[in-house]
Amino acid sequence: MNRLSAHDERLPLYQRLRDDLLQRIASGEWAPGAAIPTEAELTQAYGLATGTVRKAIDMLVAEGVLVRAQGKGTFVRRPDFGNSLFRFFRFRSRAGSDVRPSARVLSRALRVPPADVRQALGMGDEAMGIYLSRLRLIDDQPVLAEDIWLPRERFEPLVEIKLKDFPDLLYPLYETSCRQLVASARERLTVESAGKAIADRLSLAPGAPVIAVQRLAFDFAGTPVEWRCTRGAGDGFQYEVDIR
Amino acid sequence: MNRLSAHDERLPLYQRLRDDLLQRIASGEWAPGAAIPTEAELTQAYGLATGTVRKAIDMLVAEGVLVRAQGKGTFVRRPDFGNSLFRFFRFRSRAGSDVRPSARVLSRALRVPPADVRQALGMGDEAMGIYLSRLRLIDDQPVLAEDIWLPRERFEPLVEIKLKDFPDLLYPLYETSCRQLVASARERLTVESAGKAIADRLSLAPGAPVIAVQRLAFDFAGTPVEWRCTRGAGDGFQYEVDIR
DNA sequence: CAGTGGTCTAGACCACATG
DNA sequence: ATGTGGTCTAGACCACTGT
Repeated sequence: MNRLSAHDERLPLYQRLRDDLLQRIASGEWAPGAAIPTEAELTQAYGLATGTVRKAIDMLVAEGVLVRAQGKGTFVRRPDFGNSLFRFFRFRSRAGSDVRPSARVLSRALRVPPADVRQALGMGDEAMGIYLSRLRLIDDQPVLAEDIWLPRERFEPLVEIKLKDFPDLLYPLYETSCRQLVASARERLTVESAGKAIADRLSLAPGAPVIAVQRLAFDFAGTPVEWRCTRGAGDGFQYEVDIR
Repeated sequence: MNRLSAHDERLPLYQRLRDDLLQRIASGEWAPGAAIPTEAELTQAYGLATGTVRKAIDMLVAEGVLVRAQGKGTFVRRPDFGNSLFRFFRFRSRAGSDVRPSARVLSRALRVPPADVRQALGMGDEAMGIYLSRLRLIDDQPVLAEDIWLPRERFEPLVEIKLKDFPDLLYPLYETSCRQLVASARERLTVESAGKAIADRLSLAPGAPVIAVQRLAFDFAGTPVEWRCTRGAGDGFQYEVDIR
């Protein structure tokens, strides 16, 4: 006898357990960084064999939702925004180590987003969005220009924050102020020639190669929560992938 | 009692079995597309439990080395060079479907490769390489320029082939002529402005944005076998990734 | 039908982390 | 010493494929 919701009897038990655990994580029952019940407790609670429970957890580990720690437990993964969601642009200090640029919010607006953004975020035709224009700098030199759209409904608290009080990293702010967790993202990379507006913002020669990274960020449930487009000089840009 | 080579007693059995299977695949005992022994046969031959054998196979499936087919067997994966190793540049015909450009080998040379290529390929300071300069075209318009380096030792048969007889896809040729299998690759992407040489080869304006993809291809054993740099117009270039 | 991989069980024992 | 995840066993039964 098990206690899995019967949302689809045909699915394997480990699959249904995985879905159930993911739903409980998405619902906030276990916060990022917190431990989920032990394998023994889960086998008890759901009335399954250890191998089945392990397989469900294996899947969530492979998906990057959970992390195991031998002898300690299994934990909801806290995405590290320092690197994993910041892959495309890398900057190095003069010393050679990686550097994270600081950020400055230039402006904020409340508007209905353009059609492509509304569609990407699954927003209705008249739903309000929050727009942020941001600059990222190293040693006070602008290196990246960002356009960000958020659905107002989920991010209302951001309307009140003073522009100068926005931190360098937005995702932790989303988490603490709006209880919105970014769990994954999809990025699309293209090359442009700098138009006048971008050339001005990034102190580039007009026509210089520019990399544009368009990112759609999702929560644990797979709902898109943020649309973002980041532009930077193509110069010095580098990206690496492994293919199998 | 099992029959695993004792190359490291401390490793888990499934790990050692995985290594052993991979070694047998790399040695050519089972060609790409061929079936490996059934799970039952492997449990017998190695004297292991089914779960342990399954875990070893699971790993190789996750690594893209094997594919399972329920009711049929488990097979050595034949990489499809049509898409998986050809991710960065996408071209669309006027009709809208994806198009694979044709290829023309412009020149071939036998030389000691530059130091960075030698190092990437793990070649000695005086080891000979085969250099190929290739152009890829759509409707007879050049769209990509490729520089390719191969260790001569492994690819001797290519020295004899007439330039006009090189096929569009090199990896199947490597497999049939030189028995060199490409199993995975690492690509590094950067942006350049077109210099005169590249601008000429690709019919671009000098200074136009160019994407350079530097690829290092590996066989099943993880040995680098090919170094390649592909350049194309930044215009219309697009790349998409999912991040977790 | 026989043979394959896919799912699942009910444990035992080991390695690691912590008090 | 206790509790955690990690490894491994020796099966049973199911679902799919091809004869």
